[in-house]
Amino acid sequence: MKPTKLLSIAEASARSGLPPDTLRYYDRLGLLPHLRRTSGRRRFSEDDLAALSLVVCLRDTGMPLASIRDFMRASGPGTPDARLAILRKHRAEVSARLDEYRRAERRVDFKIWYYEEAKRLGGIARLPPLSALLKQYRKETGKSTNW
Amino acid sequence: MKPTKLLSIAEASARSGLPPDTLRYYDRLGLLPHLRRTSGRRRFSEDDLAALSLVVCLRDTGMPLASIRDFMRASGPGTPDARLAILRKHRAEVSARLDEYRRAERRVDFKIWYYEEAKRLGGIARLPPLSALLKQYRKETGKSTNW
DNA sequence: CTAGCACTTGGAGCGCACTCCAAGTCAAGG
DNA sequence: CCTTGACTTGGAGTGCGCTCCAAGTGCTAG
Repeated sequence: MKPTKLLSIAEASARSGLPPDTLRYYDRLGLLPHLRRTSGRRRFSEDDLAALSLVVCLRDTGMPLASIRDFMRASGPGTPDARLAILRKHRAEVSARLDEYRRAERRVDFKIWYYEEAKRLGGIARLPPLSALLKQYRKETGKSTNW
Repeated sequence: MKPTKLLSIAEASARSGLPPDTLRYYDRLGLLPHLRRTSGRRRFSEDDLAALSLVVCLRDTGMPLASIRDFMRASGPGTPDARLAILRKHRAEVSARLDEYRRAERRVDFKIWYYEEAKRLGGIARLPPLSALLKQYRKETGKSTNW
């Protein structure tokens, strides 16, 4: 098998887009349990970069670093049950947040339309009451909103 | 016109689900510019509760409190341009985050399937190489992933 | 061998969004 | 009038995720 080139922290930083300090921080927290060292220096393998990319994916979808640590540590040749449990829970949370975001998106869309309508009429004061606006919005745009 | 009942901070907390300290904090930051007081005590109108609900909507979709403050302050009978600009920018950010979340959802779905497959085969070590797994995943589930 | 540079560590500091506290004020019930 | 309790303020403290720093170590080119 290929000896798999190992990268310095600066190279890993360039490849991952994360600052070196953040990589060190993640290592300290235990987010990269398989990271190697040669005479004290961290050496990143391709597997480490793949793990890092998963860390970023979980982080950017709102998983706390402590939970990511638990997930990354629950590896090895043992049963994948621990990882499955964490992932299923996270999946549910991501779905919930997606729903919330979609609702917010609709609300923001209505608000934008609301202020555009105010501009057309020459001032917020000239807008009809909210109930009429909601009706008009639904009719004009075909969209619903949850005001 | 109706005198519109005004609520104490405890009542506003119950109605909004936000702790009183958070309401005071938001008021300090200027997120509720129209909030009244009688002899020092905050009095929340229905309009204030509606404003609060918008604050929560923006907050929960990732807008910093300082930007929410700018938005809530840019009110009055003047032009709605400032509010429109902030909303359009926020809308774009929410859309971007939605896309990112959807991608993460797909990736997590694949990871879940991956560990389920590992369980079926009796260990991660027995899994075929990633390229074969991706093919099989697409075939079995009809889903794509961005691994 | 030496200079320079990338790297190491432990720990301090920061920005955000709360969260809690002590000391004081006000209004309503008895 | 007095007590009780909900409210006020300014300020300190917390948790998270970085971000920066000083002091020290070790590869590498000259």
